[in-house]
Parts: sequence; C-alpha cells; structure tokens
Amino acid sequence: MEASYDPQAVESRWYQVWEDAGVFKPEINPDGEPFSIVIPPPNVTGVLHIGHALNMSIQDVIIRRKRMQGYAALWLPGTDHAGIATQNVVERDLAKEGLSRHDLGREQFIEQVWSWKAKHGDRIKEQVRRLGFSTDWSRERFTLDDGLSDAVGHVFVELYNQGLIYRGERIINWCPRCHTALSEIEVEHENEVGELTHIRYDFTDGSGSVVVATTRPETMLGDTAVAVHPDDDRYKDVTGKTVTIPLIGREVPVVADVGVELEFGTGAVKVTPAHDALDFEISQRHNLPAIKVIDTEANITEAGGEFFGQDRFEAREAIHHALKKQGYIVEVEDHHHSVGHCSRCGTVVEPMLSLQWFVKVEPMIEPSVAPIKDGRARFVPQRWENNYFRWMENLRDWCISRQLWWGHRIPAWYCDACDETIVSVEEPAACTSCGHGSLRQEQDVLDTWFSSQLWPFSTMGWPEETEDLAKYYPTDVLVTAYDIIYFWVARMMMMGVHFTDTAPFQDIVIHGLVRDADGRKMSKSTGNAIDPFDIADEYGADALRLALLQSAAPGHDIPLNIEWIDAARRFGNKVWNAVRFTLNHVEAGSVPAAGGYPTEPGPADAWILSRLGEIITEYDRLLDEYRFSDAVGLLYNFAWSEVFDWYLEMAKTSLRDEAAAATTRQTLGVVIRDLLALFHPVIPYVTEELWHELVGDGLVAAASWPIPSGNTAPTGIDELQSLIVSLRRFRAEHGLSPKRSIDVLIDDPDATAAPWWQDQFTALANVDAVYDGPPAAVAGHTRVTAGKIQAFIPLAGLVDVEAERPRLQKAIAESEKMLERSQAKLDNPNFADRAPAEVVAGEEQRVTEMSAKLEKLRTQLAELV
RNA sequence: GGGUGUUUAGCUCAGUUGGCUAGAGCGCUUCCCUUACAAGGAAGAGGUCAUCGGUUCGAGUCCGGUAACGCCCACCA
Repeated sequence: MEASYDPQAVESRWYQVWEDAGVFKPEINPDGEPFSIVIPPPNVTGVLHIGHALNMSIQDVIIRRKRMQGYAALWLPGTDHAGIATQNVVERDLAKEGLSRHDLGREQFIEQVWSWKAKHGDRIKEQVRRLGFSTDWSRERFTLDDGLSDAVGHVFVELYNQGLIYRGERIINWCPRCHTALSEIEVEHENEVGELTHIRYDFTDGSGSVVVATTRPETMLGDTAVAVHPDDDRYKDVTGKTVTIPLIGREVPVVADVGVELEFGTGAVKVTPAHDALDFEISQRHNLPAIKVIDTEANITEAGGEFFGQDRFEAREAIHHALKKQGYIVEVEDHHHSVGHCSRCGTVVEPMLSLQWFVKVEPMIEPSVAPIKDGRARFVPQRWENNYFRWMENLRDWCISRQLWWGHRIPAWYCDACDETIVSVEEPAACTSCGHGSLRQEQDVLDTWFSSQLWPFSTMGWPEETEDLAKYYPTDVLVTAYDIIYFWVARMMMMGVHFTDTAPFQDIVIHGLVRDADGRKMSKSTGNAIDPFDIADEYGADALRLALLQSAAPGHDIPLNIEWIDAARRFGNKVWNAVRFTLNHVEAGSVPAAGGYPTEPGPADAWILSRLGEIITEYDRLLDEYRFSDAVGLLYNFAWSEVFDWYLEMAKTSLRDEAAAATTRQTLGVVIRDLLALFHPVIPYVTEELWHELVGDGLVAAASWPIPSGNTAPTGIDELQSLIVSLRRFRAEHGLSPKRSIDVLIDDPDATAAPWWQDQFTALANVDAVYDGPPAAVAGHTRVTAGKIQAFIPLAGLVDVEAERPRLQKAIAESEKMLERSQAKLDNPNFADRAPAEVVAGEEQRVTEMSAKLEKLRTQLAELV
C-alpha cells in the first residue's frame, strides 16, 4: 500500500466491480424485505450539478445501508425529458446555425432532440457512476419510454373520462419567448418598481369622469369595462354609466364588483378580460366581452388600432405619451409590485386568455392531504407539511398543455366535420360522433411534470400489474430538495392516491440547496457554481460525498466550503493509514467479513469494542431519523479521536506484550473492519479498497451491517485517559519535551491501576511510575489527579517552583467556579425538590469530587516550597 | 400582505423529548518529522448562544415581543 491515499486510482477501480457482481440489484438479497427509492430524475440533457450530488449522496447512504442490512433494496434511476428546458437547449443550439425548429419541422426537430438525448443521457449515467451512486441500472427509466408514455396516456384518458381534465379558455401565463403556456408555478415573481399610472376615463354622458390606476397602460386597448366596489361610497352613482376609453374611443360600462379592492389605487379599476386574471373573472360575472390586444409574440394586435404591431413595452411608452399629450394622465406614482417571469428564460410572462387543457384539481386536494394528516406519509423535517398543506389548499386548476414539440403529445383528436373531441390512448380510426369527419391530433404536448408525477409507479410498470410494482411500490423514501415540493412531490401524491390508492412514498426527506461559501445560490451566471466533477477529480468523490453529508442538517441549505472538502479528503487519508497500520500487525485478507470479535478481549480491546457498540447503536438511530449530518459527525469523531488517536496508540503498547498481542490483533482487525462497513455508505470507494486489503474476499458493498459486540469497558479507563491528558498538559505548560520521561509516584488507594493500566500509562504519558502510594515527604512534589488516583511529580531538576504556582492557581480557580455553580444549585431548596433525582445526585457527586480536588490542589499549593 | 427560516468561537456550521463544565471543521498559538498518517501527533487560546421579557429548580434549547438578513407564497389593477 502507498503511504498516502490517492483517490483517483482507487475510485476508478470499483464501480464496474460492483455492477458486475450485481450488488446494486435488489435480487442480491433475494429473501430480504423490499425497500425502495426512486431517484428524482434529472433532466436528460442537463449535467449533474452539486445539488444532484447532495441529493444522490443522501439516497445512496440510505440504500447502501439498507442493502447491507439485508433488505432487497432497490434504487431506481432514470431521467426526465424536461420539456421546455430541453427544447430550449436544442433550439439554442440550432440558433447557432441560424435555424429555428420551424425550419426543421416537428418530426425532424424531435429527432434532433433524441440525438441530443442519446449524447447527454449517457453523460449523466457516467456522472452518476463517477460519484459511486448505487442505482440499479437494469431498471433505468426515461419519462418518454414506451412504458411511461403508456402510463401518461392512460392517466390522461382516465382523468378526462372522470371529468378531471378539461379543455377551456382561461387566463394562462404565456411566455412570448418560449411560445407556450406555463403553469402557475413555472412563473417566478420578482419584486420590481414600476409606475402606477392614474388615467382619467370620462363618462360618455359628459357628467364627469372616473380615474383608474394601472401598471399596464397598454392593456387599456382591451378594456371592456371599469369596475368599482359596490360598497364604495365614492362611486355610488357611477355604476350603470358608461365611460369612453381614451385613444380608442370605445364606450364601456362601469360595473360594481366585489373583486375590486377598495383601498388600492383610486378604487376604480379598468377591466381587461383578455389579459388579467381578476379582470377575466369580473368579465364572467358581468358578461363582458374579452378583446385580445396582445398576441403570442407580445405585440399589439389589430384591435389595438394605431398601436398595432408594437411590442407591448414600446406600446406602453407610446400610449403613455399619447395619453399625456391629450391630458388624460392624472398622476404617476412609483409602485412596488411583483412581475411574473418565465422560470426557464426569464422573459416577462403575459397573462392571456387562451384555449388550453387543464387538470381540475379540487376533487384531488383532500385525498392528497389526508395521507400526511393521518400519518401514512410524513415530511422530514415535519415543518414542511405546513407549506404543503397551505399550497394544496390554495391550488387552482393546472394548465397542462404546452405549445412545444418535445414531450408527450396530448392524446386528443378533433373532428373537422362535427367538431367532436375524442380522447383516447390509441389513435381513433374514425370520428366516434359523426363517423366520417377527418381527425387531426392535438398539436400540444403535456407539461413535463404531468409525466414526472407518475414516476414512482410508472417506472415500475404501472398500469401493468408487474412484479416490481407489487414488490416495490409504494416506495419507502423520497429524497428531494424543498424547491420541488410543489412541482413534484404534491403532484405525485395527488396522482399516487388517485390511481393507486396509496401515497407513493412513506417518508419524504427534504434537504436544502447547496450554496456557495458566502451562502449565495450557485448559478452559472454568477460564476460561483462548483462543478461536482471538478471536485471529484481534485479531492475524490468520497471527499465530496463526505463533505456534503457532514453538512446535510435536515432541511437546511448548505454553504459549501472547499475547506470542508479538503478536510474530508484528509479523512480518507487518515483511514487509509489506519488500515496500513493494521496491516503491519494483521495479515492481509485475514479479517473475517463479519463477527470475529475476541471472546476474551484485553482491557483496551474491551473498551474500544464497547465504544464501537455504543456508536453503532447511536449511528443507526441517527440514520433512521435521517439525521445524516449528526450521524456522519458522530462516526467521524469516533473514528478519529477514539479509534485512531487512542485505541491505535494503546494497541501499540499491548502489541509489545506477547500475552495481549493476539486479542489486540484480532480486535484491531474487526474494529477497523466495522468502521469500514459503517462508513461505506458515505465513502464507498475508499472503504471498498481498504476492505479488499483487510478482508480480502467479498465486497463491503455486499457485506452485512455491523452489530454491537456486547463488550463492556474495563474499570480504570477513564482515569487512565484523564491522567495521561493531565500529564501531557503539565508537560506542555512547563515547556517540557514530550520525549523527556517524567518520574512519578502513584497513590492509587483503590488499586485501579492494573498491570495493563500501568503499561499504557507508562507508554502514553511517557512516565517512569512507582506505585508505592504518596511519597513520605510531599514537599518538593506537585501532582496531577484523576479520580482517586494521584500522580506525584518531584519538582527538583524538572520545574521551577514559581512556574508551578500559577498552574495550580489556575486549576484552583477553575474548580472553585464549578464548585460554586453546583453548590448554588444544591443550596436552592426548589432544586432538590423538583429536579429529577439523578440530576440532583449528579450535582452532589460533582460537589464531592470538586471539593476533594480543590482540597488537594490547595494543599499542593501550600506545600509548594 | 401572508407564511416560514436564520441570528451560537475569527470564518462556515452542529447542538430534536429543557440538566452544557456549549461542540466540529478551517484558521490561530506552543511543542513534536514518536517507523500508520506532517494530508500527521500533543497541548492550548477563543463564545454575556441577536435582543427584550416570560415560563421553570434550571433555558442555546420552551413561550411572547423587537431587530437584521434570507426564502416561499399572493388575482400589489
């Protein structure tokens, strides 16, 4: 073995081995209880970013541990076709050649996207492998696969037949750049400062005017009314009158509607039903016409008269000027409001009346909230359920049609002759109504999330009743970042409950977003994005995974510091070297893959085995609670500060003792082996490599999960460690070389210091100790203590008396402070009465110990000559 | 406007049924190349746990108010 760990060499070695051995297939544990996770499918033409790395690291920890625990553990991988995102990418590519998708035509364009998919889909697979994620590739899925497309068709038709999908004219969000409708959640609202323009609309009968306030003057071209609140005293007499819209001269009514906010603006609102959701509602209640004045390019339509053809923002300026010139503008004030942008391209979206397909969500809300409310499924951390509830309760119909080419084409056909709409999985041979008209299929495709929402069961073969579906559905855990709870989790819940009568997952583990060291969101445009593969190349995939998991406190964002990754890398080296040390004493390949604990361990062995047992129990508990950061931190600190810093040093001592060497070697082997197994889900590569060195046969990836050995710690271990630390500290404070052996006289009234104890003390504290009780004359000595054990140190020739005085004074001050604190508690009668007995006993013990210690220290100080 | 999160060591963060003498990594100081590891070892300095008030024998931890920063949602014409 090399003296230092080289991640690159090791990490290129194992993935293929795991795959060839079929480790990632649940069939490796044929009798195991099923356990399943479906991966949140990344965009097929994208690349994995650090957020994916976090997301998948968490899932891998869960699934690898379950596998080692003997479950038939399935982690199902796959990718999403990501409609708009992918289409945009390919279109951008075409644009470089001066082409648009229309130049290619629908079929050719789709072919083009498929070839992109072929190229980039493989790249994602490579990346998933590079980071060591243990997905079952034999079950890989893609949302546009035949099977998944069948599921989509099936769901669409079923929902349509149940009246839960309908086609209708509604106000939708239109992206003039992507040329498609968007759902509510694909619109990002950003706060902006705009102008609130107060415009005078004169009554047609010449009896005065009403002033309306708007942030979008250009929409006045499509106004078909002015609305006021029915209870608004200011406008009591105006309802029923008509006003003439400036510039275009149309005469429109003033209506009273409760949708109008009394407090806002002037209390009177211009009504543009074709370009505003509220206005559309008002128009429905008052039978007002809707006039489209902005087209799909965001230009003014012919209905806009002289402004025809202008871009909406140009038109805003032009109309403002025209109004001003003619004296219609009463006031312009700055106004803070939020403006919707396309989440894919950032273009300001245009609310627009449009004929689209919708999912009627209302009937599905209650059933999809119920599993969370009654505990059949739960969010971890739980607080996310409130967001989920609130969102579900305010849900409005979901616009699912997209004017794109890349995606599942809506399975609806229209008859040219009789206008019938036929919705069917298979293309109908003839019109089901008139029987003779020619049919044309709907051009639109479905929102990407329409197929993603079926992912947990469509990937398992639904609607067919497959073995996988029966065995692995519903899934056990869903791991996802909080930013797609609405997009994805809520909808999966809706569809899962609706079509399979069960929540599609039990535990919904929510994690945060990975941010940069300053807490900013990582993005390509800010240039602060950290590429996980650069990290993997430089530090190793294991280091990346360890660093991410160490920081993964439930539901919180993670600022990623390169120092953490560097520290994680050093940990890999540390483990590497611990194994190297072990192999100096334990024959390579001789450690059994499980069990093998010594029946009569030496004291130090018993101690580390007992600690290991405690750690395993606690580690399991934390992992079961999805507290990855705590779990990994626990194991990390145990490995480093207890096993490496203490046990390995103690092993060096006992290995010199022939009688103790055998169990020490045995313990060394199994403890390090168990550490490798426990760490394997977190850092799979280095542990696999080291397992190979230490255990030889088999793979840690397929090994069994460690269980506590049941050892208990020997007496005296705490005193031993404490006294060693005290000696080292004494040495450091007096600037004594660690190499200089110190003579000590030990007073050990309870005879705690057994021979093994004495050996360890001698070696680790570097002392020459005599166990004859206190010296006859304590004068000229100082001492360090641990429990009842005192070590007397002759000062002559070692330390100047005056240098020892402040050390003792400091120690006295510390002890006094603690004694005071405890005494104060005990002096409070309420404390003794109301605190639990064990807490009170703890304080009492502390007082006893501190008093004894203080007394010794004071004596010591007095005796210092 | 509604909701929600954060505020703990110089920096980045843990701290889940209230008992903490408040931890980790990095950084800092001192000593040590002790044959597993200098990507290391030993020892140490550094915190009125944002703030005010409350509950409690006891509060970083629970409750209420305030401030700053952040995020999400909203038919803010």
